[in-house]
Amino acid sequence: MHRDSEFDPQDFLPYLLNQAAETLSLEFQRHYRGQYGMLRTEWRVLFHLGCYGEMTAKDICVRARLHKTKVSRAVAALQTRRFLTRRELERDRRHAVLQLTALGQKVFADLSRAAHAFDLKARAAMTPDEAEILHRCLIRIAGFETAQRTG
Amino acid sequence: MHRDSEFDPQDFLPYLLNQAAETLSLEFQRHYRGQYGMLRTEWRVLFHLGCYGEMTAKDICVRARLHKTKVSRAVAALQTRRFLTRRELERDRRHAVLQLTALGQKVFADLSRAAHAFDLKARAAMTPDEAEILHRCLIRIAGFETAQRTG
DNA sequence: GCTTGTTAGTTACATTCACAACCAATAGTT
DNA sequence: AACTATTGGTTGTGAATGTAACTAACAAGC
Repeated sequence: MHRDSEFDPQDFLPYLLNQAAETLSLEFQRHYRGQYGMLRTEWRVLFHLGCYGEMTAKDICVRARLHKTKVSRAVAALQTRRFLTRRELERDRRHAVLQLTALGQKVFADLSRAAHAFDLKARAAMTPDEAEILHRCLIRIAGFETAQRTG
Repeated sequence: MHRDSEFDPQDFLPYLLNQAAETLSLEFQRHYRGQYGMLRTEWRVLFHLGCYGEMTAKDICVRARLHKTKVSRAVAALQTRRFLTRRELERDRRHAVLQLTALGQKVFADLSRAAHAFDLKARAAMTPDEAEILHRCLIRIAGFETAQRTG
C-alpha cells in the first residue's frame, strides 16, 4: 500500500515542531482571542511591551521577530483599543516609544497569568529533566542562544 | 525600565515552540518553494501521499491535521501541475483516491531526501539523548501519542 | 418513492498576510 | 544648501487563509 517509507512525517522535525506549536497556540488562543478579541500578533506585541516595558516598534520587530508591517498594524489595533499609547521622541521624530496604558497593563497582567498557568500545565506532562532539555533544544533551534537576552 | 518580569516570552512554551518551528520551516521552505514553487500545504499533502501511498483527501485531512478547504486547494494545485491524479471510486463517488504521478513521485523522492538530510543536520546540533527527548516531548505535545500511527 | 441526515469535497467571501512601494525624518557628502 | 542614503514606519495590492455556505452522493426512516 505505501511506498518504502523513507521516513515518517512525524520524524521530520519541522513538521513535528509545527504540529506541536500549532496545538499549543490554538489552545492558548482562546485566552487572548476569546476574552479580548485579539489577534496573535497583537497578543505578542502586548506581551513584549508588558514584559520589557516601553520600546519602539522597531525594538519589537527585533525582539519578537515580526515584520514591521505586522507590528505596525498590531500597534494600530492596540492603540484604537486604548491598550497602548505612542509618544514621539523630539530628538528623532521617526521613533515613537510605545507604552501600555493602565488598561493595557491590566489585560497584560491577566493574560500573563493565564500564560504562566498554561505553561505550567504544559510542562506538567513531562519530567523536570525533559522540560529543561526541551527548553534548551528549542532555544537552540530558534537561535535565541546569545542574542535576545541582551537588550 | 521594565515591569517586574512575570516571565519572559522565551519561557512561554507556545511562543518558544512557534519561534523554533518558524525558524526551521522557513529554512526548509527554500527546497519546496524555491525549487518547485510549492506552498507549505502543497508540500505537506505531497509528503503524506508519498509516505503513506494513495489515500483520499479526507484521509489527508485527518493525518496531516489540515482543514478540508486547504487540502482541497492544495490537491487542485498539485493536480494542475501533474503531480497527482484523482480516481473516483465507483462504490462511492464522493470519494476520490489521490495518487502521485511518476513526476510527483520524483519530486517527492527529491524533497524527501532533502528533508531527511535537513533533519539530520538539525539533530546534529544536539546530543542523541537530547534529540530523543525532544522528539518524545513534541510527540506528546502534538498529541500524536497513540493516534496517527494506526491507519 | 420522498424526506431527513451525514459525509466528501468545492466555492464564496471576508479577514489576514507577505511583499513592495512609499513617506517622512535624519545622517552623511559634497 | 543640495544630493544621496538610510532608517522608522505606513499604506496598497495580490496571494493565502478561515469560516460558512453550498453541492453531490450516499444512507436511513417512513
